[in-house]
Amino acid sequence: MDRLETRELAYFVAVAEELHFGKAAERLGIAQPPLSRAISRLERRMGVRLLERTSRRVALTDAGAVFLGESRQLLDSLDAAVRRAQRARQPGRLVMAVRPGSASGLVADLVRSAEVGSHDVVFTHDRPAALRDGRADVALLCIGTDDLTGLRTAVLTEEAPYALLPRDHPLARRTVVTVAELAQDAHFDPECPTVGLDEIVDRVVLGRLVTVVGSGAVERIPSEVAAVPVSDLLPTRLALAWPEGASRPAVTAFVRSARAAAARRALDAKDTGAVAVQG
Amino acid sequence: MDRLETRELAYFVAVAEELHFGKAAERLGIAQPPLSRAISRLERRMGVRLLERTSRRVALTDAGAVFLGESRQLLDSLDAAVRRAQRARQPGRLVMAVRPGSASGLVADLVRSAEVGSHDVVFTHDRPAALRDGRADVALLCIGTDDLTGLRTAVLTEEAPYALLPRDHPLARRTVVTVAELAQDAHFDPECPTVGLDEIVDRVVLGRLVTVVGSGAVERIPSEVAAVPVSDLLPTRLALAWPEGASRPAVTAFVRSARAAAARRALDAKDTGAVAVQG
DNA sequence: AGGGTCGATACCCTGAAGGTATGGATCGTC
DNA sequence: GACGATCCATACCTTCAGGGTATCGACCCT
Repeated sequence: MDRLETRELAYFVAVAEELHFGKAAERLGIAQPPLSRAISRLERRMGVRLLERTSRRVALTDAGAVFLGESRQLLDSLDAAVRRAQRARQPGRLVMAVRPGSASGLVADLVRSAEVGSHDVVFTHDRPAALRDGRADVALLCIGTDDLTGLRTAVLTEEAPYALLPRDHPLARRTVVTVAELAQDAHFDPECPTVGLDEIVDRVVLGRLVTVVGSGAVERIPSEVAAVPVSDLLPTRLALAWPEGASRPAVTAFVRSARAAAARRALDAKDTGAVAVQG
Repeated sequence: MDRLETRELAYFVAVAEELHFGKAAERLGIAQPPLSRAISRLERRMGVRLLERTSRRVALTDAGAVFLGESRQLLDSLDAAVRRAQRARQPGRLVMAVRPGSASGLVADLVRSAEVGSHDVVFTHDRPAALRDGRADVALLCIGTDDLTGLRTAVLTEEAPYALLPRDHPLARRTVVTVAELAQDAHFDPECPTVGLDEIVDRVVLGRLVTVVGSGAVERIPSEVAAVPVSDLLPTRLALAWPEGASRPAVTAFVRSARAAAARRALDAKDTGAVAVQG
């Protein structure tokens, strides 16, 4: 059995998603008969029935469901591979993905301290995806909220959790709150939201949201929003992440220097007390 | 830019490994000119120079080195995807990879307790690879010694470390030893070896090896070999592992029942004291 | 029964992939 | 420094896999 071609994977994904040969063919920009043949040949070569089809119904078999997931992942990985190779043209240049609004002093420190060539920082909400699709080489993300599958991480720092509340909220003048107290509010959403900080702030100001952010974000909120330490939440662990099997020396060099920079920052913070948990 | 085909990846890998178009073409079973053209077209479509070539020398560019790693991984993943789909034909049937000689009561318990359909157990030394290439659905491996990249794990049990020594070894009659004491022996090899237990035993009997194994293996060694608890090593953590993104319900069901079985085992052991660390 | 829908089959055709011959650059050697 | 050897690139030809059109056959719904 010779090797499957990516075209065949793309064809199968289209049919598996549409569950309709005609629609899938249209989506692929080809006619229906060649698509039928391609799928048949694919099944024959794999030795597995992927789709159960009558003239009225197309359905995935168990094997087909598995292969659909695998195929999607493979096609994504292929695109990622190309992007990574394209960006590796400048071997020293790294791209770091950061959530908009989270570019605190930490990010500046990382960029400043890196010994490797030049850097770019892309701001995007879906940082794990940016790593997986090859748009970025490293990313700053939260352990526990972000999806870490396929990524390696190095914890850089911990951020104390702060509740964001409207100025006139009953809990706004407290020195410390608990999750249970916050949960009283109908607008409480404990998930580290995937939207930008600016949008979070807007929604809090309007009384539409009560949520928790890391201490790094506190210095960036306007006076209309109160930030109150949360006593019974574990600190958010901020980590530098990069794809497994990253073969670029610049990545490992950057990780090393980032660890050192984070350690220095932690020392400074202890000395001055500026970023202490108690605020 | 339309999508790269796996054939192009395979061609590139061949050239990148041989660093010689003629040799690579021979390996691929095609003539040299089509290979040259395929690589050129690949580079043109990607917009990146992958190989630096003169009539005397072929070398990888930085981008090429990155793309080589990515391509290898993609081709492996493709083969794995096909195998996984093929085996998913029997959705209930699971294949578990176990190291030869480590099929202690734990494995039997796992297989017995599983609620899902039928199971197979394959015995192989390279269990992580068996998971990655799709030969197995789950595997039993050691955290700390096996490579866990791309795998999810659930720790099932901890095994106390025992030193294996020839019967007539100076330390053989001790009730407990330390790593420092073992290290005196020129044949001491602390790495959890990747060979089978039978080979380990053979080498220990011949006085060619002193090593450490988990308590599960102790009941399987002959009387010519002494097993002495090691006091200053952390217990080996045995974990069930499976590939990230496994989309088969049978896998998650098996993991759940395995966790339960391991918990029951731990309780039994505590009651009877049979597998206690003190032996 | 008849029309509509949809996947499979039959048959044809185009173009991409592969083969052969050869060019052109570079290195080693006498 | 001319010559041969080596090796990648180019030119040109050939083949067949992949795609198109027409149509069949199965199935559902009035």
